[in-house]
Amino acid sequence: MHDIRWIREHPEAFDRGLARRGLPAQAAALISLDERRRQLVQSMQEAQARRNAASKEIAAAMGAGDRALADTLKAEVAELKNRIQSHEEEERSATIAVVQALSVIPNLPLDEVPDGPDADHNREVRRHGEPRAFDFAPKQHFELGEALGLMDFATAVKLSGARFVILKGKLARLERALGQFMLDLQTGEHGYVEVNPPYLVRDETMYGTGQLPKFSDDLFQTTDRRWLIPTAEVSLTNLVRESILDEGSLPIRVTALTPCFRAEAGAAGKDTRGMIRMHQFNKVELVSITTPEASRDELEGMTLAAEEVLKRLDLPYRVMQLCAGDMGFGARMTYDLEVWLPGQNAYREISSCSVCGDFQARRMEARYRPRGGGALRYVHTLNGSGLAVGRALIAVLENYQQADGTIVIPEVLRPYMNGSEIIGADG
RNA sequence: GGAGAGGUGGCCGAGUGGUUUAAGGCGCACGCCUGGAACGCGUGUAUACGGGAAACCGUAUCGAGGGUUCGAAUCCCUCUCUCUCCGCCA
Repeated sequence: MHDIRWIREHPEAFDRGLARRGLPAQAAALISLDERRRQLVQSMQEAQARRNAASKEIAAAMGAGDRALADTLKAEVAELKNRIQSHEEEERSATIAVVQALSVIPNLPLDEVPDGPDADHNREVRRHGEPRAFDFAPKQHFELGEALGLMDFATAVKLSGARFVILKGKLARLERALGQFMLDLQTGEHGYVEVNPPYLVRDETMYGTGQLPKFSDDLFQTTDRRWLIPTAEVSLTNLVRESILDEGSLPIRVTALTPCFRAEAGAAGKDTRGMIRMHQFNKVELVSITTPEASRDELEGMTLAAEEVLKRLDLPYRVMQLCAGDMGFGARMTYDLEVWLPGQNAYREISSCSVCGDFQARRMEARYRPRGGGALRYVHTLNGSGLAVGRALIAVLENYQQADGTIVIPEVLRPYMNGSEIIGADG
Protein backbone atom coordinates (compact mmCIF):
# COMPACT_ATOMS: atom_id res chain seq x y z
CA MET A 1 0.00 0.00 0.00
CA HIS A 2 1.39 3.35 -0.97
CA ASP A 3 1.41 6.34 1.33
CA ILE A 4 -0.94 8.92 -0.13
CA ARG A 5 1.02 11.68 1.58
CA TRP A 6 4.18 10.57 -0.14
CA ILE A 7 2.35 10.54 -3.46
CA ARG A 8 1.07 14.04 -2.77
CA GLU A 9 4.60 15.22 -2.10
CA HIS A 10 6.29 13.27 -4.90
CA PRO A 11 3.75 12.92 -7.72
CA GLU A 12 6.36 12.90 -10.48
CA ALA A 13 8.48 10.24 -8.81
CA PHE A 14 5.37 8.14 -8.22
CA ASP A 15 4.27 8.30 -11.84
CA ARG A 16 7.81 7.65 -13.02
CA GLY A 17 7.84 4.48 -10.93
CA LEU A 18 4.52 3.36 -12.35
CA ALA A 19 5.76 4.06 -15.87
CA ARG A 20 8.69 1.75 -15.27
CA ARG A 21 6.12 -0.92 -14.39
CA GLY A 22 4.35 -0.18 -17.65
CA LEU A 23 1.44 1.53 -15.92
CA PRO A 24 -0.20 4.86 -16.71
CA ALA A 25 0.27 7.91 -14.50
CA GLN A 26 -2.14 7.99 -11.57
CA ALA A 27 -0.78 10.53 -9.12
CA ALA A 28 -3.05 13.36 -10.20
CA ALA A 29 -6.18 11.22 -10.02
CA LEU A 30 -5.22 9.83 -6.61
CA ILE A 31 -4.41 13.24 -5.25
CA SER A 32 -7.71 14.76 -6.33
CA LEU A 33 -9.54 11.77 -4.90
CA ASP A 34 -7.73 12.35 -1.63
CA GLU A 35 -8.23 16.09 -1.80
CA ARG A 36 -11.96 15.54 -1.74
CA ARG A 37 -11.62 13.19 1.20
CA ARG A 38 -9.58 15.66 3.20
CA GLN A 39 -12.06 18.44 2.56
CA LEU A 40 -14.86 16.24 3.78
CA VAL A 41 -12.94 15.30 6.89
CA GLN A 42 -12.28 18.89 7.68
CA SER A 43 -15.81 20.18 7.24
CA MET A 44 -17.10 17.20 9.17
CA GLN A 45 -14.78 17.98 12.03
CA GLU A 46 -15.79 21.60 12.03
CA ALA A 47 -19.43 20.61 12.31
CA GLN A 48 -18.60 18.18 15.11
CA ALA A 49 -16.70 20.85 16.99
CA ARG A 50 -19.64 23.23 16.73
CA ARG A 51 -22.01 20.51 17.88
CA ASN A 52 -19.89 19.80 20.95
CA ALA A 53 -19.65 23.46 21.81
CA ALA A 54 -23.40 23.93 21.38
CA SER A 55 -24.07 20.94 23.60
CA LYS A 56 -22.06 22.52 26.36
CA GLU A 57 -23.93 25.77 25.86
CA ILE A 58 -27.19 23.88 26.15
CA ALA A 59 -26.14 22.45 29.49
CA ALA A 60 -25.21 25.94 30.64
CA ALA A 61 -28.46 27.47 29.37
CA MET A 62 -30.55 24.82 31.05
CA GLY A 63 -28.64 25.36 34.24
CA ALA A 64 -29.37 29.09 34.00
CA GLY A 65 -33.01 28.35 33.31
CA ASP A 66 -32.90 29.97 29.87
CA ARG A 67 -35.33 27.67 28.12
CA ALA A 68 -35.59 29.75 24.96
CA LEU A 69 -31.83 29.79 24.36
CA ALA A 70 -31.61 26.07 25.01
CA ASP A 71 -34.30 25.38 22.44
CA THR A 72 -32.59 27.57 19.87
CA LEU A 73 -29.35 25.71 20.43
CA LYS A 74 -31.09 22.35 20.24
CA ALA A 75 -32.45 23.27 16.86
CA GLU A 76 -28.97 24.19 15.72
CA VAL A 77 -27.58 20.89 16.94
CA ALA A 78 -30.34 18.97 15.20
CA GLU A 79 -29.40 20.70 11.98
CA LEU A 80 -25.69 20.02 12.55
CA LYS A 81 -26.47 16.40 13.18
CA ASN A 82 -27.88 15.98 9.69
CA ARG A 83 -24.90 17.70 8.20
CA ILE A 84 -22.46 15.54 10.17
CA GLN A 85 -24.26 12.42 9.15
CA SER A 86 -24.16 13.16 5.46
CA HIS A 87 -20.55 14.23 5.73
CA GLU A 88 -19.68 11.03 7.52
CA GLU A 89 -21.18 8.96 4.76
CA GLU A 90 -19.41 10.92 2.07
CA GLU A 91 -16.16 10.82 3.95
CA ARG A 92 -16.38 7.10 4.38
CA SER A 93 -17.04 6.44 0.74
CA ALA A 94 -14.28 8.87 -0.23
CA THR A 95 -11.85 7.03 2.04
CA ILE A 96 -12.90 3.70 0.60
CA ALA A 97 -12.38 5.07 -2.88
CA VAL A 98 -8.85 6.19 -2.05
CA VAL A 99 -7.95 2.92 -0.34
CA GLN A 100 -9.41 0.84 -3.15
CA ALA A 101 -7.48 2.81 -5.72
CA LEU A 102 -4.25 2.53 -3.75
CA SER A 103 -4.58 -1.12 -2.84
CA VAL A 104 -4.34 -2.34 -6.44
CA ILE A 105 -1.26 -0.30 -7.32
CA PRO A 106 1.98 -2.27 -7.22
CA ASN A 107 5.11 -1.22 -5.39
CA LEU A 108 7.62 1.06 -7.11
CA PRO A 109 10.96 -0.29 -8.32
CA LEU A 110 14.15 0.97 -6.69
CA ASP A 111 16.30 3.19 -8.86
CA GLU A 112 18.90 0.48 -9.30
CA VAL A 113 16.35 -1.91 -10.84
CA PRO A 114 16.90 -2.21 -14.60
CA ASP A 115 14.19 -1.01 -16.97
CA GLY A 116 12.30 -3.39 -19.15
CA PRO A 117 8.84 -4.79 -19.76
CA ASP A 118 9.43 -8.51 -19.29
CA ALA A 119 11.78 -11.31 -18.35
CA ASP A 120 13.90 -10.76 -21.47
CA HIS A 121 15.24 -7.61 -19.84
CA ASN A 122 16.32 -9.18 -16.58
CA ARG A 123 19.98 -8.72 -15.78
CA GLU A 124 22.30 -11.56 -14.95
CA VAL A 125 24.18 -10.71 -11.75
CA ARG A 126 26.39 -13.78 -11.37
CA ARG A 127 26.70 -17.45 -12.17
CA HIS A 128 27.82 -20.35 -10.09
CA GLY A 129 28.86 -23.79 -11.25
CA GLU A 130 29.35 -25.28 -14.69
CA PRO A 131 26.60 -27.28 -16.36
CA ARG A 132 27.70 -30.87 -16.43
CA ALA A 133 28.80 -32.36 -19.74
CA PHE A 134 26.62 -35.39 -20.54
CA ASP A 135 27.77 -38.20 -22.78
CA PHE A 136 24.14 -39.06 -23.40
CA ALA A 137 21.03 -37.01 -24.05
CA PRO A 138 19.81 -35.86 -20.63
CA LYS A 139 16.14 -36.55 -19.99
CA GLN A 140 13.56 -34.33 -18.42
CA HIS A 141 12.57 -34.95 -14.82
CA PHE A 142 9.17 -36.43 -15.63
CA GLU A 143 10.67 -38.91 -18.07
CA LEU A 144 13.11 -39.98 -15.38
CA GLY A 145 10.54 -40.11 -12.62
CA GLU A 146 7.95 -42.00 -14.62
CA ALA A 147 10.53 -44.48 -15.92
CA LEU A 148 11.54 -45.16 -12.32
CA GLY A 149 7.87 -45.73 -11.51
CA LEU A 150 8.13 -43.20 -8.69
CA MET A 151 6.41 -40.20 -10.24
CA ASP A 152 2.76 -40.68 -11.14
CA PHE A 153 0.80 -38.00 -12.94
CA ALA A 154 -1.97 -40.25 -14.26
CA THR A 155 -3.18 -41.29 -10.83
CA ALA A 156 -2.86 -37.73 -9.58
CA VAL A 157 -5.23 -36.65 -12.36
CA LYS A 158 -7.68 -39.29 -11.20
CA LEU A 159 -7.55 -38.00 -7.64
CA SER A 160 -7.28 -34.29 -8.16
CA GLY A 161 -6.99 -33.26 -11.81
CA ALA A 162 -4.22 -31.61 -13.74
CA ARG A 163 -1.20 -29.98 -12.08
CA PHE A 164 -0.91 -32.49 -9.28
CA VAL A 165 1.63 -35.24 -8.87
CA ILE A 166 2.16 -38.29 -6.74
CA LEU A 167 5.67 -39.14 -5.64
CA LYS A 168 6.50 -42.55 -4.26
CA GLY A 169 9.28 -44.46 -2.60
CA LYS A 170 12.70 -42.94 -2.71
CA LEU A 171 11.51 -40.04 -4.78
CA ALA A 172 9.01 -39.05 -2.10
CA ARG A 173 11.79 -39.47 0.39
CA LEU A 174 14.13 -37.34 -1.71
CA GLU A 175 11.57 -34.55 -1.76
CA ARG A 176 11.30 -34.74 2.00
CA ALA A 177 15.09 -34.87 2.32
CA LEU A 178 15.45 -31.70 0.27
CA GLY A 179 12.95 -29.87 2.45
CA GLN A 180 14.64 -30.99 5.65
CA PHE A 181 18.08 -30.14 4.33
CA MET A 182 17.04 -26.62 3.35
CA LEU A 183 15.26 -25.96 6.60
CA ASP A 184 18.20 -27.25 8.62
CA LEU A 185 20.60 -25.07 6.67
CA GLN A 186 18.58 -21.89 7.10
CA THR A 187 17.89 -22.45 10.79
CA GLY A 188 21.25 -23.94 11.69
CA GLU A 189 23.61 -21.67 9.79
CA HIS A 190 21.77 -18.57 8.68
CA GLY A 191 19.96 -17.64 11.86
CA TYR A 192 16.39 -18.06 10.66
CA VAL A 193 13.90 -19.23 13.26
CA GLU A 194 11.82 -22.20 12.19
CA VAL A 195 8.09 -21.56 12.21
CA ASN A 196 5.25 -23.94 11.56
CA PRO A 197 2.44 -21.59 10.54
CA PRO A 198 -1.20 -22.01 9.53
CA TYR A 199 -1.90 -22.82 5.90
CA LEU A 200 -5.39 -21.34 6.04
CA VAL A 201 -5.71 -17.62 6.63
CA ARG A 202 -8.26 -14.83 6.76
CA ASP A 203 -8.95 -12.10 4.23
CA GLU A 204 -6.99 -9.53 6.22
CA THR A 205 -3.92 -11.72 6.16
CA MET A 206 -4.07 -12.12 2.38
CA TYR A 207 -4.62 -8.41 2.09
CA GLY A 208 -1.58 -7.69 4.25
CA THR A 209 0.90 -9.20 1.84
CA GLY A 210 -0.94 -8.03 -1.28
CA GLN A 211 -2.60 -11.21 -2.58
CA LEU A 212 -5.96 -9.54 -2.04
CA PRO A 213 -7.86 -7.70 -3.32
CA LYS A 214 -6.30 -8.00 -6.73
CA PHE A 215 -5.21 -11.60 -7.11
CA SER A 216 -8.02 -13.69 -5.66
CA ASP A 217 -8.15 -15.65 -8.94
CA ASP A 218 -4.79 -17.14 -8.09
CA LEU A 219 -5.98 -18.43 -4.74
CA PHE A 220 -8.02 -21.32 -3.41
CA GLN A 221 -10.71 -20.55 -0.88
CA THR A 222 -12.38 -22.88 1.61
CA THR A 223 -16.10 -23.05 2.26
CA ASP A 224 -15.71 -21.13 5.51
CA ARG A 225 -14.16 -18.26 3.55
CA ARG A 226 -10.58 -18.86 4.55
CA TRP A 227 -7.80 -18.93 1.97
CA LEU A 228 -5.09 -21.49 1.34
CA ILE A 229 -1.71 -19.83 1.41
CA PRO A 230 0.02 -19.58 -1.99
CA THR A 231 3.33 -19.19 -0.12
CA ALA A 232 4.41 -19.15 3.51
CA GLU A 233 5.35 -15.53 2.92
CA VAL A 234 1.73 -14.79 3.73
CA SER A 235 1.76 -16.47 7.12
CA LEU A 236 5.28 -15.45 8.06
CA THR A 237 5.05 -11.80 7.10
CA ASN A 238 1.71 -11.45 8.85
CA LEU A 239 3.27 -12.64 12.09
CA VAL A 240 3.97 -8.96 12.75
CA ARG A 241 0.64 -7.71 11.44
CA GLU A 242 -0.87 -4.91 13.55
CA SER A 243 1.96 -4.96 15.98
CA ILE A 244 4.47 -2.49 17.28
CA LEU A 245 7.94 -3.92 17.70
CA ASP A 246 11.00 -2.64 19.48
CA GLU A 247 13.88 -1.79 17.19
CA GLY A 248 16.03 -4.05 19.34
CA SER A 249 14.01 -7.07 18.20
CA LEU A 250 14.88 -6.43 14.56
CA PRO A 251 15.76 -8.02 12.27
CA ILE A 252 13.26 -10.82 12.69
CA ARG A 253 14.30 -13.72 10.49
CA VAL A 254 11.89 -16.62 10.13
CA THR A 255 11.58 -19.60 7.86
CA ALA A 256 8.98 -22.26 7.22
CA LEU A 257 8.56 -25.36 5.14
CA THR A 258 4.96 -25.43 3.99
CA PRO A 259 2.80 -26.57 1.14
CA CYS A 260 1.76 -23.77 -1.19
CA PHE A 261 -1.50 -23.74 -3.09
CA ARG A 262 -1.93 -21.84 -6.31
CA ALA A 263 -4.83 -21.81 -8.73
CA GLU A 264 -2.50 -20.95 -11.62
CA ALA A 265 -5.47 -19.32 -13.31
CA GLY A 266 -3.39 -17.43 -15.84
CA ALA A 267 -1.04 -20.25 -16.66
CA ALA A 268 -3.20 -22.35 -18.96
CA GLY A 269 -0.96 -24.20 -21.37
CA LYS A 270 2.30 -23.23 -19.62
CA ASP A 271 4.55 -25.95 -18.27
CA THR A 272 1.86 -28.56 -18.57
CA ARG A 273 4.28 -31.47 -18.63
CA GLY A 274 5.95 -32.50 -15.45
CA MET A 275 5.95 -30.90 -12.06
CA ILE A 276 7.30 -27.46 -12.84
CA ARG A 277 3.99 -25.75 -12.15
CA MET A 278 1.69 -27.48 -9.67
CA HIS A 279 -1.42 -26.47 -7.77
CA GLN A 280 0.29 -27.77 -4.65
CA PHE A 281 3.98 -27.78 -3.86
CA ASN A 282 6.29 -27.49 -0.90
CA LYS A 283 8.51 -24.53 -0.39
CA VAL A 284 10.96 -23.31 2.21
CA GLU A 285 10.28 -19.63 2.69
CA LEU A 286 12.52 -17.00 4.22
CA VAL A 287 11.13 -13.79 5.68
CA SER A 288 12.96 -10.88 7.29
CA ILE A 289 11.45 -7.94 9.10
CA THR A 290 13.98 -5.12 9.28
CA THR A 291 14.46 -1.42 9.72
CA PRO A 292 14.42 0.70 6.56
CA GLU A 293 18.16 1.23 6.88
CA ALA A 294 18.92 -2.48 6.97
CA SER A 295 16.57 -3.82 4.34
CA ARG A 296 18.70 -3.36 1.25
CA ASP A 297 21.67 -5.23 2.74
CA GLU A 298 19.32 -7.86 4.10
CA LEU A 299 18.27 -8.65 0.55
CA GLU A 300 21.85 -9.57 -0.31
CA GLY A 301 22.11 -11.74 2.77
CA MET A 302 18.83 -13.50 2.10
CA THR A 303 19.80 -14.16 -1.51
CA LEU A 304 23.09 -15.66 -0.39
CA ALA A 305 21.23 -17.82 2.11
CA ALA A 306 19.09 -19.18 -0.69
CA GLU A 307 22.07 -19.62 -3.01
CA GLU A 308 23.87 -21.66 -0.38
CA VAL A 309 21.31 -24.42 -0.86
CA LEU A 310 22.20 -24.73 -4.51
CA LYS A 311 25.92 -24.54 -3.81
CA ARG A 312 25.74 -27.40 -1.33
CA LEU A 313 23.68 -29.45 -3.74
CA ASP A 314 26.28 -28.61 -6.36
CA LEU A 315 23.66 -27.42 -8.80
CA PRO A 316 24.69 -24.82 -11.40
CA TYR A 317 22.65 -21.67 -11.17
CA ARG A 318 22.61 -18.00 -12.00
CA VAL A 319 21.33 -14.98 -10.12
CA MET A 320 19.07 -12.67 -12.10
CA GLN A 321 18.02 -9.20 -11.13
CA LEU A 322 14.48 -8.75 -12.36
CA CYS A 323 13.68 -5.73 -14.47
CA ALA A 324 10.96 -3.31 -13.39
CA GLY A 325 8.29 -4.90 -15.56
CA ASP A 326 8.90 -8.46 -14.39
CA MET A 327 8.73 -7.97 -10.64
CA GLY A 328 5.91 -9.11 -8.41
CA PHE A 329 3.24 -6.82 -7.03
CA GLY A 330 4.80 -6.01 -3.67
CA ALA A 331 8.47 -5.98 -4.63
CA ARG A 332 10.79 -3.01 -4.96
CA MET A 333 13.67 -5.17 -6.12
CA THR A 334 13.97 -8.88 -6.77
CA TYR A 335 16.69 -11.43 -7.33
CA ASP A 336 15.64 -14.68 -8.92
CA LEU A 337 17.78 -17.77 -8.65
CA GLU A 338 17.63 -19.88 -11.76
CA VAL A 339 18.89 -23.42 -11.61
CA TRP A 340 20.27 -25.27 -14.58
CA LEU A 341 17.99 -28.01 -15.91
CA PRO A 342 19.90 -30.22 -18.37
CA GLY A 343 16.70 -31.94 -19.52
CA GLN A 344 15.28 -28.61 -20.62
CA ASN A 345 18.67 -27.19 -21.52
CA ALA A 346 17.72 -24.01 -19.72
CA TYR A 347 17.98 -22.10 -16.48
CA ARG A 348 14.65 -22.12 -14.65
CA GLU A 349 13.48 -20.09 -11.68
CA ILE A 350 13.80 -21.91 -8.39
CA SER A 351 13.91 -19.08 -5.88
CA SER A 352 12.98 -15.44 -5.69
CA CYS A 353 14.10 -12.92 -3.08
CA SER A 354 12.49 -9.52 -2.81
CA VAL A 355 12.63 -6.43 -0.70
CA CYS A 356 9.20 -4.90 -0.30
CA GLY A 357 10.11 -1.76 1.65
CA ASP A 358 7.23 -0.57 3.82
CA PHE A 359 4.65 -1.59 1.20
CA GLN A 360 3.38 -4.64 3.08
CA ALA A 361 4.01 -3.06 6.48
CA ARG A 362 1.57 -0.27 5.66
CA ARG A 363 -1.05 -2.79 4.64
CA MET A 364 -0.47 -4.71 7.84
CA GLU A 365 0.15 -1.76 10.18
CA ALA A 366 3.41 -3.31 11.26
CA ARG A 367 5.57 -0.70 12.93
CA TYR A 368 8.46 -0.40 15.32
CA ARG A 369 9.57 1.96 18.01
CA PRO A 370 13.00 3.37 17.15
CA ARG A 371 15.81 3.03 19.61
CA GLY A 372 16.02 6.26 21.55
CA GLY A 373 12.33 6.97 21.14
CA GLY A 374 10.56 9.08 18.54
CA ALA A 375 7.66 8.51 16.21
CA LEU A 376 6.74 4.98 15.16
CA ARG A 377 8.07 3.87 11.81
CA TYR A 378 6.94 1.18 9.43
CA VAL A 379 9.17 -1.87 9.26
CA HIS A 380 10.52 -3.15 5.99
CA THR A 381 9.63 -6.65 4.88
CA LEU A 382 11.64 -9.02 2.75
CA ASN A 383 10.68 -12.40 1.54
CA GLY A 384 12.26 -15.05 -0.51
CA SER A 385 12.02 -18.67 -1.17
CA GLY A 386 14.89 -20.46 0.35
CA LEU A 387 13.76 -22.66 -2.49
CA ALA A 388 10.80 -24.38 -4.00
CA VAL A 389 11.29 -27.98 -2.97
CA GLY A 390 9.61 -29.51 -6.01
CA ARG A 391 11.77 -27.54 -8.37
CA ALA A 392 14.86 -28.49 -6.42
CA LEU A 393 13.78 -32.09 -6.84
CA ILE A 394 13.50 -31.55 -10.57
CA ALA A 395 16.97 -30.02 -10.62
CA VAL A 396 18.49 -32.90 -8.69
CA LEU A 397 16.86 -35.46 -10.96
CA GLU A 398 17.99 -33.81 -14.15
CA ASN A 399 21.49 -32.88 -12.99
CA TYR A 400 22.26 -36.16 -11.24
CA GLN A 401 20.76 -38.53 -13.78
CA GLN A 402 22.83 -41.40 -15.16
CA ALA A 403 22.75 -42.98 -18.58
CA ASP A 404 20.82 -45.95 -17.19
CA GLY A 405 18.08 -43.71 -15.79
CA THR A 406 19.16 -43.96 -12.17
CA ILE A 407 19.74 -40.91 -9.99
CA VAL A 408 22.82 -40.35 -7.84
CA ILE A 409 21.82 -38.76 -4.58
CA PRO A 410 23.79 -35.59 -3.77
CA GLU A 411 26.05 -36.13 -0.82
CA VAL A 412 24.51 -33.56 1.48
CA LEU A 413 21.17 -35.34 1.15
CA ARG A 414 22.39 -38.85 1.93
CA PRO A 415 22.10 -38.42 5.70
CA TYR A 416 18.45 -37.62 5.10
CA MET A 417 18.09 -40.67 2.86
CA ASN A 418 19.19 -43.30 5.29
CA GLY A 419 22.57 -43.29 3.61
CA SER A 420 21.24 -44.22 0.18
CA GLU A 421 23.48 -43.18 -2.68
CA ILE A 422 21.32 -43.88 -5.64
CA ILE A 423 17.70 -44.03 -6.72
CA GLY A 424 16.61 -46.63 -9.21
CA ALA A 425 19.03 -49.49 -8.88
CA ASP A 426 17.17 -50.95 -5.91
CA GLY A 427 13.74 -49.35 -6.54
C1' G B 1 -22.64 -27.60 16.98
C1' G B 2 -24.67 -25.52 22.17
C1' A B 3 -24.06 -21.86 26.23
C1' G B 4 -21.69 -17.72 28.39
C1' A B 5 -18.14 -13.55 28.95
C1' G B 6 -15.58 -9.83 26.66
C1' G B 7 -12.94 -6.01 22.86
C1' U B 8 -10.58 1.17 26.37
C1' G B 9 -3.78 4.29 24.65
C1' G B 10 2.88 0.05 23.48
C1' C B 11 1.01 -3.29 27.76
C1' C B 12 -2.19 -3.88 32.25
C1' G B 13 -6.39 -1.55 33.93
C1' A B 14 -10.34 2.28 35.95
C1' G B 15 -14.43 4.29 33.82
C1' U B 16 -22.89 2.45 33.39
C1' G B 17 -25.10 9.82 29.93
C1' G B 18 -22.05 16.01 30.48
C1' U B 19 -16.23 17.93 35.60
C1' U B 20 -12.50 12.08 30.83
C1' U B 21 -8.98 17.76 27.95
C1' A B 22 -9.55 8.81 28.83
C1' A B 23 -7.78 8.00 36.23
C1' G B 24 -3.86 4.85 37.98
C1' G B 25 0.08 1.47 37.11
C1' C B 26 3.85 -0.83 33.92
C1' G B 27 7.07 -0.29 29.91
C1' C B 28 9.86 3.07 26.96
C1' A B 29 12.46 7.97 25.96
C1' C B 30 14.76 12.37 27.79
C1' G B 31 16.50 15.19 32.06
C1' C B 32 18.03 15.51 37.31
C1' C B 33 20.54 12.59 40.96
C1' U B 34 25.39 9.03 40.82
C1' G B 35 32.42 7.91 40.07
C1' G B 36 29.15 4.62 37.02
C1' A B 37 24.58 2.15 37.71
C1' A B 38 20.17 0.75 40.44
C1' C B 39 16.63 3.33 43.42
C1' G B 40 14.26 7.97 43.55
C1' C B 41 12.38 12.56 41.32
C1' G B 42 10.62 15.36 36.99
C1' U B 43 8.96 15.68 31.91
C1' G B 44 7.27 13.20 27.80
C1' U B 45 5.08 8.97 25.48
C1' A B 46 -0.69 6.90 19.59
C1' U B 47 -3.15 7.75 14.87
C1' A B 48 -5.77 10.83 11.18
C1' C B 49 -6.77 15.73 9.31
C1' G B 50 -5.72 20.89 9.59
C1' G B 51 -2.65 25.36 11.13
C1' G B 52 2.63 26.84 12.06
C1' A B 53 9.53 28.10 9.98
C1' A B 54 9.67 25.62 14.58
C1' A B 55 8.44 24.75 19.55
C1' C B 56 3.66 23.82 19.45
C1' C B 57 -1.69 24.35 18.77
C1' G B 58 -6.79 22.85 17.12
C1' U B 59 -10.36 18.83 15.77
C1' A B 60 -11.55 13.75 15.60
C1' U B 61 -10.66 8.70 17.17
C1' C B 62 -12.39 3.84 23.40
C1' G B 63 -13.36 -3.38 17.63
C1' A B 64 -16.77 -1.77 13.06
C1' G B 65 -21.48 0.06 11.47
C1' G B 66 -26.37 1.80 12.71
C1' G B 67 -29.87 3.75 16.52
C1' U B 68 -31.56 6.60 21.11
C1' U B 69 -30.10 11.65 23.07
C1' C B 70 -29.17 18.58 23.07
C1' G B 71 -24.80 15.41 24.42
C1' A B 72 -22.46 8.30 24.08
C1' A B 73 -16.31 4.82 25.92
C1' U B 74 -20.90 4.54 28.88
C1' C B 75 -27.82 2.86 26.74
C1' C B 76 -30.12 -0.24 22.34
C1' C B 77 -29.45 -3.19 17.59
C1' U B 78 -26.40 -5.63 13.84
C1' C B 79 -21.71 -7.36 12.38
C1' U B 80 -16.81 -8.83 13.54
C1' C B 81 -12.94 -10.68 16.53
C1' U B 82 -11.18 -12.93 21.18
C1' C B 83 -11.73 -15.91 25.48
C1' U B 84 -14.24 -19.69 28.77
C1' C B 85 -17.34 -24.03 29.51
C1' C B 86 -20.04 -28.25 27.19
C1' G B 87 -20.35 -31.57 22.89
C1' C B 88 -17.62 -33.78 18.72
C1' C B 89 -12.78 -34.99 17.03
C1' A B 90 -6.83 -35.73 15.34
